[in-house]
Amino acid sequence: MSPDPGLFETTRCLCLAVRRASRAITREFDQALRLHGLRATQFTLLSALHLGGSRSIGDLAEMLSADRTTLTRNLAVAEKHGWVTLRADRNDARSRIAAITTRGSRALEAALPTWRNAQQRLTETIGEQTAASLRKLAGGPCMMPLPEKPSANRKEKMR
Amino acid sequence: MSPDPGLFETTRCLCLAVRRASRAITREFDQALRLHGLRATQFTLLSALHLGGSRSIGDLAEMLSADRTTLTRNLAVAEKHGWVTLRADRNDARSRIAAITTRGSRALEAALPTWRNAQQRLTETIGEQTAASLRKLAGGPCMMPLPEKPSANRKEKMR
DNA sequence: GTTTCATATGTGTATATGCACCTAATTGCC
DNA sequence: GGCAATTAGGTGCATATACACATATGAAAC
Repeated sequence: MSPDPGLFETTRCLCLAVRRASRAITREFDQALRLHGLRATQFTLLSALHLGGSRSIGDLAEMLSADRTTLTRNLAVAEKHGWVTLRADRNDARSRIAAITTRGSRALEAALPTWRNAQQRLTETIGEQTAASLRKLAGGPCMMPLPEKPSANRKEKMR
Repeated sequence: MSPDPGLFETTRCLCLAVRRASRAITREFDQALRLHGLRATQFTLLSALHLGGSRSIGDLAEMLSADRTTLTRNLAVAEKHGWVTLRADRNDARSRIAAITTRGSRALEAALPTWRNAQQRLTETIGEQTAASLRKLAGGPCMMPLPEKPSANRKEKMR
């Protein structure tokens, strides 16, 4: 009648925890950003390109801890909306460089107050402590160029 | 040359943080569970049904903080693999009750050591503190019946 | 009992996510 | 220069996620 005791521990599954939290939080942000035609994923993508400058698909994937092929699809969506452009790297025909457009920057900046609001509300809900843990878990400021892979001042690959 | 200071704050986006963490952790668990033909989502689903007993789609969705329609698709996958069955609620023709099958329980239990391993490794990586924060963020033991919606001892809706 | 409202679910569409496999281009080595 | 190994990316497939809309059923009001 009582559940399998050998499985009770799975109620503490960290994968479940983070996925559950991710779903709930993403819904919140998606809902808020909806008014500006953006979703959390696209907001993040545009923000990364705006702040970090044009980057290759692979660099973006690494920066966001996402699979390279996921970025291919996400960028296709952004391109369809006219938020980014994709062009070949002049120094490496294999590589494609993503760049945010004026339209993309406008959409991003228009959504900024809404984002700030959602961020503020969530921070109050979960508390500064938990927020800090979450950022630490994600590995620090995600969208900033990491020391090992600097590229802030280059638009193209160095030779 | 330097990035827009009005957007720098978005590097602290909690939605990005939780999604980034979710992607990374899910990849870990998916990879590990792959040997047993399960993914994190399906593992969680089966675990919830095994521990909490048969439940309606809506109840499962609420328990996992997922959209109802998401559970419809997830359950369809589980059903296709023969891990769960879906039948009409005897007392409410609108409702469908999901139940784990013997095959589903076997798959779940076979994957348990692998899950335990991944859980252990991740806990060591992120530390007990962060792990606790994450669980708190997700809202406690997710798969246990909540007080407001008890259903541990019923297979069907009470009248 | 009928009308009306609320509830439980299914479907269409769009996006997000990642693995397996493929192609093209670059790099190293000789 | 030429070939092998590496690297960047695309595509097919499966799954995950959720909103808008539609349907069916139960419940409540009268």
